[in-house]
Amino acid sequence: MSANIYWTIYNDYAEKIQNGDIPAGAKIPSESELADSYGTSRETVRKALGLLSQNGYIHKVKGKGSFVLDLGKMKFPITGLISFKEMSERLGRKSRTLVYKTERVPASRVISAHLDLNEGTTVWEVIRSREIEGERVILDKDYFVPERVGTLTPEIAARSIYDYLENTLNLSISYAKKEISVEPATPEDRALLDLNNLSHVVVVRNYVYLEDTTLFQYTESRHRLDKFRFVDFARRAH
Amino acid sequence: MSANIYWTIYNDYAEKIQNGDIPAGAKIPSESELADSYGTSRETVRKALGLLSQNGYIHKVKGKGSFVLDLGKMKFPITGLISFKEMSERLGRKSRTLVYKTERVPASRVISAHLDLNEGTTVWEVIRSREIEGERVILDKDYFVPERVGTLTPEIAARSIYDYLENTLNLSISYAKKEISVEPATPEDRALLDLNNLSHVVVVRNYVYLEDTTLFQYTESRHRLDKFRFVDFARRAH
DNA sequence: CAGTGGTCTAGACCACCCT
DNA sequence: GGGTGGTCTAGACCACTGC
Repeated sequence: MSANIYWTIYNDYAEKIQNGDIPAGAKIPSESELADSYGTSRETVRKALGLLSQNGYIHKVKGKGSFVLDLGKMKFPITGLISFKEMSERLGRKSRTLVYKTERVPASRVISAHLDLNEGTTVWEVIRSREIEGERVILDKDYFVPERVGTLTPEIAARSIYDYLENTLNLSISYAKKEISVEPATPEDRALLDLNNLSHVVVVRNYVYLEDTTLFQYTESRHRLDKFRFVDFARRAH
Repeated sequence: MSANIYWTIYNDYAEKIQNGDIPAGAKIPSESELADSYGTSRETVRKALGLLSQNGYIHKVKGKGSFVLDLGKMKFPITGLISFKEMSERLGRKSRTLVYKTERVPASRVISAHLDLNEGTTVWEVIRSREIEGERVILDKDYFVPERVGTLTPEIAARSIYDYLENTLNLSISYAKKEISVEPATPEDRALLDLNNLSHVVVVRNYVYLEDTTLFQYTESRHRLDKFRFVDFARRAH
């Protein structure tokens, strides 16, 4: 996005690796070579390579060089704050969003606790299900602090709320906490999802914070058991 | 671990935050102040603060400063390559490990595929269940490439295999990929876990790589649905 | 305006690897 | 010994927030 040099280098190589232009196991140019070829300093190159390493694109070995990993392919993310729309587009699957509710409602005890508000405070409630290849397999229940989001409409909810928040309202999402657990299906789950008699659902609770560290969204994503998948890449602490 | 300056700063503040010595919302000293007080340069301080930020301890705001987040408490990890033993100790729960099997066996078709070996190659198979507060809720099935691990014994398996690998064999684990899904319980799950009639288990497949990028361990961690929990902290891409 | 974090530079020394 | 990545320095300029 920015005109940062390290960001340019990062994207150049992330793309080359994802496209397979540089095969898994291959060595990328040394830090000094990259510094020369991009006309920058080694520390700046190192910033880019650090990002590539963190995100599972490369692996750096002292004394030898940096090598391409073969994990770049299935970067299947619930990880990393990616939206349903981005995800289904990336996978090229036929998908559809069904909007059940887009309303301002008083927060229930549970919801107000999740959003750290007083019970009864007005919040936006958006309830949608996600249909993939003809089956409703995800139920998304979103709650927003109303001062931040202005007015939501079913049309916005059907497209991408994140698009609207980031590009129209210029809110900048900063970080989020996710909790994954498995819980018994509720009557609502049975009504709005095609559960096929499965007794439980995977629940992903997502707390989204803005740049000023205020919590402004709580989302409960309820997945049919057999359609849930989560991939995580982790480097050893040190 | 190392005598690195940035590592020292990171640990100092990670500890202060975890202990509550610096409360959530408080501002930590500016980068220049930290550089002075640690007798180092600003870039080195920035490296430490970058780590604190990534791990959810602080949040940096341009023009204002760095502020403590309140997520440091329940850093409940399957995230980050932490072992069962470390985890249960951290939580102070009564737990026990039951070792069912510690043997060299020819790899099945499935296992050889996971470890990228030829079918029938000899691998170490370790099967253990984890009992927490009297119930067996996790079934761990580990497979190791034998050239790397030498000899495993039930005694080692009962303590911590990672301890043995890292401190005795001096293998250095580098990175890992995890996949989480939910699958029907197998007869083995029913035999070795206290499933309470639950029909499915959460399966965490873990692929562990060494510094030289070779895959050397595949682990299948099978959790009872109601005892599974996963927490993830993520910063927005940019 | 002074103070903050974000980016970048042009060096330096070290530890490690390979030949 | 020459090449590599890991750490660190002492500056610089910018963009942003606050007063």
